[in-house]
Amino acid sequence: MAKFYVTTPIYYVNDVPHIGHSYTTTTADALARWHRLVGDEVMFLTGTDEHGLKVQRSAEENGLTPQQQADNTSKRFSQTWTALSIEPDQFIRTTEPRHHEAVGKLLSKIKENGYIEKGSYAGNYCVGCEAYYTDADLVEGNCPIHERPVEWLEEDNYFFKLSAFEDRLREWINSGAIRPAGKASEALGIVELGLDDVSITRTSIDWGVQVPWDEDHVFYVWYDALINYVTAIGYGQDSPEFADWWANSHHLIGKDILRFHCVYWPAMLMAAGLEPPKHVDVHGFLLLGGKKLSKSGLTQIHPEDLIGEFGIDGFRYHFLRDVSFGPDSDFSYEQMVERYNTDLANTLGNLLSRVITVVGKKCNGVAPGSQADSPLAELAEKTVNIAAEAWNSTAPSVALDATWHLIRETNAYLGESEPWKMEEGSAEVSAVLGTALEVLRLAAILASPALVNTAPQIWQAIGLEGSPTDNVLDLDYKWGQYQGGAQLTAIEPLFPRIKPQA
RNA sequence: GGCGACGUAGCUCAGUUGGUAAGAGUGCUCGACUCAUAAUCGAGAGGUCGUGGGUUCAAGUCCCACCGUCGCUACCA
Repeated sequence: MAKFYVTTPIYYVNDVPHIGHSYTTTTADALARWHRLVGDEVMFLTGTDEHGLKVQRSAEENGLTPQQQADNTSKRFSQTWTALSIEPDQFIRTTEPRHHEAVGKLLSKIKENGYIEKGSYAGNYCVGCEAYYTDADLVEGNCPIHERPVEWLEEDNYFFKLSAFEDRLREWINSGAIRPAGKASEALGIVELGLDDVSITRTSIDWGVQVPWDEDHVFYVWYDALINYVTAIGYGQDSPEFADWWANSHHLIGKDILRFHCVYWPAMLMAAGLEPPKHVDVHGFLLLGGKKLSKSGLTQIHPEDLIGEFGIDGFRYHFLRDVSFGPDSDFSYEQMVERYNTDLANTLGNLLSRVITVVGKKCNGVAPGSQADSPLAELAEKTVNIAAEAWNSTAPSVALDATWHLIRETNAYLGESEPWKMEEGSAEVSAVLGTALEVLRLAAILASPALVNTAPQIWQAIGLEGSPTDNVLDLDYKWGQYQGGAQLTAIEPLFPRIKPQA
């Protein structure tokens, strides 16, 4: 049994969940479900990033402690994931004691290995960004992001010797760990420009993980946050499973944090004597009318607003099917409606309805089993192969597209065969309907990572026990496993068509 | 300025290492059907593959230039 460890970024608790977070997390959840479906042992991790000056300050503004501030927002994330049927195996919080312990151990290890040294840093500091800026970065003396004045800060810092890892990073990047390839070349570009050592601690704040060898310092929030990925699987706890999970690690990230995940993080791991991640899968931004959805932007769309209209599965299906993993993608309400009506209502939902009705009229309601020979057998077997390959390369849209191609072909097959015109109880009518039912059975399985709630409903509507995920999917799928014999009864439309709001 | 990405039917996008007469879905037009969620099926219209050069027997697919959009440019979640 193979292991599969998939992570999302941990989300900063100053930000409430929006569809950008949901996209990444839904994709990770679907990947986790696919791997479970094919029999892998899966660990799916998400969580929240809770340290840093911004949390400290907004807590003060709200009259809360930083921990209370973090608790409140962290809860909103976990509630949102529950609302979307996202089921992580772990929800990690960087304020957990086990994380502080892991951070201390990993960075101490790096220090022992000679890659952390003391230095000092002074510069223009923007509180909003929690970052230093050079004079050239400033716009009229203000932070270029927040357009507010910066503060001059000078502090003793510990520095990570990032510069020592240029060659090894180049080698790792060239090994194909970063996908898609275009993002790997972006990471390579960063390395090729030359890497300076980076400051990884702060003395100016105390809301963070304390540096074990110098209690005046806390780690800069990024260097604490990244370590969550190894905390969760037992780094520093002598966990016998740590090495196995880590050897199969897959980070899903947005392109905005590529530098940290594709350069700094692997270098930190190397410095600590660990392997870099097996894969980093980088996706683009969701755009709204061609503009970037940013947390400081006004265009915040919350998942809760959409699931009321599209349902959990409608929401998940849209993001998994319509967004090609990698490039930027335009989000629009109209497209979401169109996708829902076309694929879910017209193609899949309607196929289920018409098949059940014809079984009722021509087979006395008793479902015929699928037969060995069917014009759709070859396509169905090919579809499983395409889907498997697509999920393996983190391309949910390709997997679902292939699955829906099969469903569309089944609608066309019914149109040609016209079973409703055939003689009741005849061999022909059984053959045609048996084919359609086998496709529905298979489609329920293949769509289950996206349609987590409706796939089991399809399964039961065609008279099967349990749910499509009860058994491991054999990737060497052979046509003709639908048994038949069940009494089918009409159901309410699975995906009622949506009339777009004006 | 430097580096990089992208620009394929109205829309959203596929197009492996260059090679059968450019694809899919959707939308549109026409027709069919009426088992079905005003659904379904068929046919059709629709593209100088950003522009201009070049390499090649052959380029959407490689090279150069240009135009347009966007990202990164050293600690920007």
